[in-house]
Amino acid sequence: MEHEPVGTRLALILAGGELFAEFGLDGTSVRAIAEKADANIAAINYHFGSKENLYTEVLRYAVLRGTGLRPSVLLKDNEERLTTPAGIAQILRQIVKEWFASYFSPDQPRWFGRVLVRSLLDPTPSLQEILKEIFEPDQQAVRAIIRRANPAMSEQQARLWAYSLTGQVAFYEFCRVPILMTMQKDNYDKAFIDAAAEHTAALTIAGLGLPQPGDRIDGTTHEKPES
Amino acid sequence: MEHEPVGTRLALILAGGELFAEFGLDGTSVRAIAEKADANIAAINYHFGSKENLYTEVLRYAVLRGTGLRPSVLLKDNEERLTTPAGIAQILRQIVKEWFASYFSPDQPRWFGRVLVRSLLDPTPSLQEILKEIFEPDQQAVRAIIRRANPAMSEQQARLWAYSLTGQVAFYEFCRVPILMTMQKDNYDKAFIDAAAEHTAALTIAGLGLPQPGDRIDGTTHEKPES
DNA sequence: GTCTATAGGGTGATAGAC
DNA sequence: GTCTATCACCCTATAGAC
Repeated sequence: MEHEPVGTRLALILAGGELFAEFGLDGTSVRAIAEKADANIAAINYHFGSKENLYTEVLRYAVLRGTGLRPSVLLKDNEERLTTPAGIAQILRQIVKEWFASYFSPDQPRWFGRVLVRSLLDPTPSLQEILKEIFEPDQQAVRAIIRRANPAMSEQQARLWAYSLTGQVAFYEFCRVPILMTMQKDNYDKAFIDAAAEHTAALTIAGLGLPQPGDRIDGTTHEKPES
Repeated sequence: MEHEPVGTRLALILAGGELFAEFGLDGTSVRAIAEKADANIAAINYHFGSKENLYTEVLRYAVLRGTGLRPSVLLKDNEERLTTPAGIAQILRQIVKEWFASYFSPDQPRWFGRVLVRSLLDPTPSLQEILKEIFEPDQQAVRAIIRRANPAMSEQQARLWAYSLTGQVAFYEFCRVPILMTMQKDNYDKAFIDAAAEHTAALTIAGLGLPQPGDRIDGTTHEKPES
């Protein structure tokens, strides 16, 4: 992020992040990482002890830097706004916008989300930590917010709502290649991500019976509402 | 293909499928595949020429066996039902149910969906084939069906609707580990998958303004509608 | 902290006997 | 078609000089 003379340790994390994201843990060699980081092969073992440990550090870095305002934070900081349907809708919209912005903005490193998605598929020991640190807290927060909109909803139903929301967002990460291929681009542009975020937010808000800030979600028009 | 005493070739595909699904292409050795298939190491090269070729065959097998009634088929076979809102809703619900049933039913091999999801992340040459053979045709069919519900909708908007739908379904595959971990189970049970399918279908159908067959999608009740 | 050299092992592929 | 033996390569990790 900064423009200092990036120490070897950080350079290894950044290089490892990009390579792990693209080729996975097994598909990336320590030689490739060292070369990309302009470091010596032995540096990985010196700084991290092993390739696996570097991988864990990469995941931790992606978690800490990759997300903006997380649902769990938004829940805690907006207790008062969550008392009205309009307020709940606002927070939900903000959650979705933050997710899309932090993982898909052209100015964000592309590997944050990808390496996290990959970690969900490979049951490495680091996965447990990721799940505890971000997945479960954020899911719980989303469920809590959704249940403010409908207190009679069961926890099980709220879980399905949270999965629906998360799934729509995550889809743009793990289907990045197919989506970009059909669009014949090599990266998401801002307009597309904004449209996807707006659509996702609007669908969830409408489904929950909450008030939309702008026009209805029927696909015929598309206005950017204030949030 | 038939139910012979499973030839070596098929045994290798099945063993490779399970291992590729769990550990990925790079994380699986030909020795492990041969051992699991009770075959000789050289058999892989004899039957497929290379590990990569076996991987391609595994993907092809998963594509052909893994999905039930695909959207592209449902679109072609139900032109007349797609003329009414209720008919469109029926078809959409059936698409979702088929997706969930073919990938998450306890009686279906677990590796079909997983190996396909993995292939979306690893840009192997086989990916192009998968995208052309299933991803794009099915996405196009879903878009076409959605636009029957709202002919004024732009192709771009229909794309977002299709992504929302697909993302919700796919989430249960690539987040299988986290989801099962929070549920403290080691496989999806039928009731959960049915509930997830119903929720996903109902949300999309409600969002499109189509008639629900049963009660409203507000999470307070949950009835299984006829479809 | 950085480097070279190398150990020790796993990898995919194949030659050639049966 | 199946098997054994083996090749040539790449891997991670580390010892030891600087």
